[in-house]
Amino acid sequence: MIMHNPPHPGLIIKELCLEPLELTVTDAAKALGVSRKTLSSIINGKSNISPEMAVRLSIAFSTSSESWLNQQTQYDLWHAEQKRKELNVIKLAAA
Amino acid sequence: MIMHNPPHPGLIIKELCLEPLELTVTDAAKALGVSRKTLSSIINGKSNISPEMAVRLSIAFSTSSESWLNQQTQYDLWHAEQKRKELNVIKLAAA
DNA sequence: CCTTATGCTTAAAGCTCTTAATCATTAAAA
DNA sequence: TTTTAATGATTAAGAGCTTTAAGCATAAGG
Repeated sequence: MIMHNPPHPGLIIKELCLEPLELTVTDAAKALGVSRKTLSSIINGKSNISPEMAVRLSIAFSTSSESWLNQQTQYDLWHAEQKRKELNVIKLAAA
Repeated sequence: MIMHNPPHPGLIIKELCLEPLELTVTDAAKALGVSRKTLSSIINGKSNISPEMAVRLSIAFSTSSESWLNQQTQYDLWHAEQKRKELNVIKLAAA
């Protein structure tokens, strides 16, 4: 049951990882081993968290890669669910 | 904690959805509203379950789209974790 | 023999993820 | 005020994924 519009995972990175440590996007990107553009795009909601990026985040911030990718999944799913009624699918099994 | 090699979600579609209903790939693809090739590739582990496909599966088989996409996430993550040590990431926060 | 189902290949379009280089703006420091 | 650092954005590019259509060869069944 997904009812609310989940925030983009990039917002979580900014608020829960960068700001508490007073990290700049530039420095965090260096630590993560990605370009500044890549991290900037994610933080500003323009790109998604890839599986590899989830592992990078888990190393840098001592979290679980699963939590990062699950957040992305919830975000993706919410948007996919918005188009549920537009999909022309025939029900094959009853509820 | 992910320790085992999770099966590709396509295997689950085949074993838990198609076979119990004695559905052919061709017929299931028609019901899902995708090409035969698309479903065949997923079932044979060549393609992944997209968010939209998760919603299609949830409609056709009266399941939750979340469960389908979570299976894909676990699969993706397991493979990304295999390369954890190859990623050049600097730890920024302690465990 | 003919039909059906299947997996595979080719070719193509569209999208995502990533990089490097560049530019304009903002904010802080000297 | 001038200079430097950080940021968000754009452009250009390559690699890969998802999807489609069309076609081919194989296997199974009537």
